[in-house]
Amino acid sequence: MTLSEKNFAFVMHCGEMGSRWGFNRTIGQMCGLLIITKDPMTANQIADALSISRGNVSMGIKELQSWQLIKVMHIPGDRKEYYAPAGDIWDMANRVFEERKKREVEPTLSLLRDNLLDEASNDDEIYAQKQMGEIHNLLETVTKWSSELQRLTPEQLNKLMKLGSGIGKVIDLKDKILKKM
Amino acid sequence: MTLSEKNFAFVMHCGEMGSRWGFNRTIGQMCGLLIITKDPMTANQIADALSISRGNVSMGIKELQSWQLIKVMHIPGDRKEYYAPAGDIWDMANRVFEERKKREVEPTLSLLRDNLLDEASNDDEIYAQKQMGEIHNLLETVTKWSSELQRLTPEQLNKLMKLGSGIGKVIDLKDKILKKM
DNA sequence: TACAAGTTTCAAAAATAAATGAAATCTATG
DNA sequence: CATAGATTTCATTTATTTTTGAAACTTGTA
Repeated sequence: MTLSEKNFAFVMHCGEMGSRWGFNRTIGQMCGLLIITKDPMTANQIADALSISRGNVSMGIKELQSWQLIKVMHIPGDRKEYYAPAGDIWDMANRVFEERKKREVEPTLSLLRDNLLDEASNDDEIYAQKQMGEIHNLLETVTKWSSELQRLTPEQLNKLMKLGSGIGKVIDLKDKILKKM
Repeated sequence: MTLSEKNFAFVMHCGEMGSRWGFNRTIGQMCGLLIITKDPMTANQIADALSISRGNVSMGIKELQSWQLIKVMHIPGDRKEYYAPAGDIWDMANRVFEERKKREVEPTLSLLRDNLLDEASNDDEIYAQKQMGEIHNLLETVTKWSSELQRLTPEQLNKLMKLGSGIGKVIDLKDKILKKM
């Protein structure tokens, strides 16, 4: 079972992008491969398709499971484990988003909070705290908004988009309405 | 000029997070250091503060400039170059966001577009194209929304947030209004 | 234009991350 | 409960990324 040229190109691209999205090349490839492959695949099929070792696939699977991006499936009478994406593209994107927030925003927020609780003891610390406060605000804002957006379905988002109206306009509209109340 | 313990911890943390944000440890540290330091710094001051080589600083500066995150300043009668953040926290975050979009979303979109233009030549390709189409839609949606959000000032965002209203509510509101029109 | 202060470059070294594959472990079934 | 098929682990190897530092380069000044 060999990948077509186009499909192979896509899988390799997922590899390149993999590290950007928080995992390594191989894991990116595995993820891409499972997404474009209709039927669930065994670990050996994955290893063959990507020309990587069986052990590497095993580690990749563990990692993808920790991101909740893939699920295990079984075929009656077959002892092998089959893997498939856990949900549709939208679900997967949400998981990646959520997980990254947990890994890269939350630790920073907690460090900043700690830092901001302490009394600054000199000019350098006063300035630094001011800046850290700004970062803290930014991250809180981004976090809150992203969870609001994640709550919406792709349909809701697309619907809005197709109305040809930017969020800026929506907000203006809301402002006007609130003033009237 | 030594960093206080708190400030040092922050700078090191920026290093850890650096790679997540698209650059390496040292560059993350440099960025953090310049952000919490009131006065512009010379390359040598940066090298000393972080205990890294002068050459490394030079490369880091180049990279941070390519992200438009720092600017060069001069002090009359002093031949050295001084570096400072190019803008406030919000500006910098926007730049990073923008740059990452360029580096990690746009190449993918263009690959997907190419792939989707071709006629699928068998079942595997048909399914793969369906999935790629989904990813394409998702990325387009995310891209559009993020540029809408970036257009807003932090004040606008905060104001809205403080009204205690989620974007979901805003959208509902908009829907109702549109129906009346 | 020669010099010195400052900056950049880049080949080589060091550090880090990822992949391999053989051995250990797990597990369904006769 | 022994075994064969399957999966996981992890020490070692391999590949990649980052850092160093000496040499080359740039530039303002005497």
